[in-house]
Amino acid sequence: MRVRLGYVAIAMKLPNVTSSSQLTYTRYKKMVLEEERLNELKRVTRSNMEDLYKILLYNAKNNIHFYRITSKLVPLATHPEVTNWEYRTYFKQDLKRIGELVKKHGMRVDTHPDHFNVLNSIRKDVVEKTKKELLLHYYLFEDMKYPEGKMVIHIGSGQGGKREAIERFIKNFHTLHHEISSRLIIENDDKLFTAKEILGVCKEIKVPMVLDVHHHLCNSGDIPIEEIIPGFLETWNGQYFPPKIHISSPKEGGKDRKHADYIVANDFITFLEKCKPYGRNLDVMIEAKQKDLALYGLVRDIKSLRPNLKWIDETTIEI
DNA sequence: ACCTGTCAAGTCTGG
DNA sequence: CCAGACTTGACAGGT
Repeated sequence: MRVRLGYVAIAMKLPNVTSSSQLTYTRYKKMVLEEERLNELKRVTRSNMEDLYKILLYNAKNNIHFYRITSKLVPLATHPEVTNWEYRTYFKQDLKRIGELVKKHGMRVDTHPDHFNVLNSIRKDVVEKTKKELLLHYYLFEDMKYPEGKMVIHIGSGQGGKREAIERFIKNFHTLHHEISSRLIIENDDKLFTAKEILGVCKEIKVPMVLDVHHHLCNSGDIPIEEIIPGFLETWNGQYFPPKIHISSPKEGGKDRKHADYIVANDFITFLEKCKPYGRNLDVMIEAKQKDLALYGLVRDIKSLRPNLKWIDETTIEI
């Protein structure tokens, strides 16, 4: 069983490099000239594209094979009042180059549309906005020429009770174009929808599940994780990439939903031992405040706790 | 150089 | 029914 480690969006080791630079609508509105607005949009986006490339190069150099691209790559891309922002026409080449780098190094990259994307909202305008945002993520992968790209979402709202909320989710899921729905993967959350509930939905609509171990700790519905693991793994049958896990450690211990700076290695090893009998490869996304530094810290701590474990490279465990 | 407030979004809770 | 909490990194403005 091969386990690859990844991290989210920011490379702490690269100072002054960020692919999430912003142009807020407030600042955009303050600019009077149309030309000035467009120039600023292009300047910020270009900077994000260049820095994303730097981050991916850095990942390749450090044998990091798994990475989440920021959802803030293109500022105001789906803003309802910014209708003439044809970002795709300006940045096709940049994204193609990014995609080529990803493929050259056999990396896996994902996205995670922000939490205000609620596919099952009771508000029609929210559902429409969400669809627009999912379309943006689909375009990113398209322009990268990266058909394997997936985007992680949650079920979303619990309005009307969980059953109704799940029904709304499934109904709206089926209104999506196949190009988009086939790229979605669904994650259990830390307050509302448990891993077992997500597994039920994923089985029903035949979508891979993302198992967030920390969320399960906070919101397990009294189901032991051992009962989730086999079903979760099965949702990835026939997929190009291995099953995907999210890990983080509670900041103040216990069931604290806040993410700590680093990962408690022992808890992670315990989890891996539970997966081991199934012999499936795994890709593990580290969601810690210290990002790539937390990844290096986890590698160091695993090596110290389990000195006999085999490593395929700096970030890939053979267990 | 550092600290604080603002921005942006949708949901949910408390009053 | 409405205000505030929640979340998160970037950025602006003040000291």
